[in-house]
Amino acid sequence: MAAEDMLTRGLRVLGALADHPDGAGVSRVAAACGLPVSTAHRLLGVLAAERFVVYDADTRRYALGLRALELARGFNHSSGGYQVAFEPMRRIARETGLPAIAGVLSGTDVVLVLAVEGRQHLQLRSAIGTRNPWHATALGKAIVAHLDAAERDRLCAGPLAAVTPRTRTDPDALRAELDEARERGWAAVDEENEIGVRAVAVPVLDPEGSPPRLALSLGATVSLTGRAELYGHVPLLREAAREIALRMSASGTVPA
Amino acid sequence: MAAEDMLTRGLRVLGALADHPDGAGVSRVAAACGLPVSTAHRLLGVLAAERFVVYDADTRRYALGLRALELARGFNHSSGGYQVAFEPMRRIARETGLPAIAGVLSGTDVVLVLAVEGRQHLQLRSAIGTRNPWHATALGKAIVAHLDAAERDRLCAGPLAAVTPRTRTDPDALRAELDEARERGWAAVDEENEIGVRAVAVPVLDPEGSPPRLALSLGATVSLTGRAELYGHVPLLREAAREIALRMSASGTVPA
DNA sequence: AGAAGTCTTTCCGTCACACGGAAAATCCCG
DNA sequence: CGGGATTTTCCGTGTGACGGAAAGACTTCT
Repeated sequence: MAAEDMLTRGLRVLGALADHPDGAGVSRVAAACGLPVSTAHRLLGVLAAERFVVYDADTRRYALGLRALELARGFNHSSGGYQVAFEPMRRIARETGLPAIAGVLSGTDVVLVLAVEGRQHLQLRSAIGTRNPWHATALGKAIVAHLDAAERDRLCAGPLAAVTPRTRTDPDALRAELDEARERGWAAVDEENEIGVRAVAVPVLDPEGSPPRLALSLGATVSLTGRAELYGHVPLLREAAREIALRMSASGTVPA
Repeated sequence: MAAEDMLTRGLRVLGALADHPDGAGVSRVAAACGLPVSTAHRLLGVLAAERFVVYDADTRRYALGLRALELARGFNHSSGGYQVAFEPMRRIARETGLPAIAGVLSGTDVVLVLAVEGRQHLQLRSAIGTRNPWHATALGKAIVAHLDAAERDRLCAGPLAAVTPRTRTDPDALRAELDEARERGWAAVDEENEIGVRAVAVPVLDPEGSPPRLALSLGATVSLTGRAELYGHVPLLREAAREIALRMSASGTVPA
């Protein structure tokens, strides 16, 4: 039970603040991280000195600071940041008029690494860095469908929370859906992550056949875009995915 | 000379990695941070365990990981993240067809906190989180022009590096330009940060008259957009700035 | 107003843990 | 295969992190 080191705890504090977008006081942070308040206080002090968090003396609350943003810049510029995916994604967003997003699997969640808006007034709710359970997203299904069987089973077995009433929570049904997705090369969701929104996604598979990390997705409101129309864009997504895979393997991408 | 604590150093390592987008080995990181290699190695190990950095076993290099991105999400959702600025900025980008960016002053640099693309094929080179010297950007000048005299003088006196041949590096000339900018309420740059690019910017001034933190800017290529045309968009920027100021003071923004 | 409760901040004695030099292991060239 | 650079492991030392407790600040209730 010997507590973790200072750095680990400090990072955990940053994570906690990321989940409290409007800031939090010392005790809330301490509670969220399972730390004694005095320790949390000291850690926050250090983080503030480094400008990773800002301290509002009036409300006595802490929030993420600018340096946190600067890290994102570094990530986006890296090859691991999938900046190479930007151009192809922008192209499909332009051609379809729909918002396009790219995400990677991290644990049991999908993390958004890139997003470009469509022409329609459908606003992207989810911003870069957002996490969503893999089984509620097209991106997640597209990636998991192409993992090896062991990994896939582990993820299907794991707890599957219902994000909306339409989220698939039955392991067997999910497994069947993944098999189908792998077969045809794309996955979809229908209001399983957010009511009123459907999406398709294709994995970015590198030539060597290693498991996919990244997937691309197009989203649409159910009222404006029918299933058939949306699924009709799959060839475009596929082409973009192939192009991205090519560019990535060309520049020795660092895995996430 | 008593070294800083573990957390401070770990954060510094993250910062160093942000500057090495394609990853770096232990010794490079150590050099960049002025740390013994063994220490850097240990810190990187901890950061990797927390997934703030990823380790590529093949190349033996470290790069920023997904958790770094998640911090950015937290920042963007926060009121300090200036998410309230998003809508008005998108509107002006649509109306003018030009890319719009928002930035804050951090030390002597301007950090980009928000960017929305224009219609033209002028691509935004600079991504969220990027730093630029204040005196080479319209955003920086717009903010600094409205700081109190002491602060302003301090910044004008400080070292003023030439980013391009056209960057103003003379304190007196700069001071004069700032006075003019404050007078008319907007600032501009002409290829002072990047050859071929000009921009205008207005500060976001809150009603209580406290110094501005945020500014909005429109950018354009010199070949496609003349000075007069660009400056003609100032009223739009002003209106957006007023709207943002209103929304911010309404929701008790945490200062950066 | 006063008192009770909650939250933040400071203090300090103890001891676990970070430190970093140096050695060992590994990689990378020619 | 050998020499140089880089990564990784090891370990004895001592420093600075730890967290309980008390003091201080702010809010709330009657």
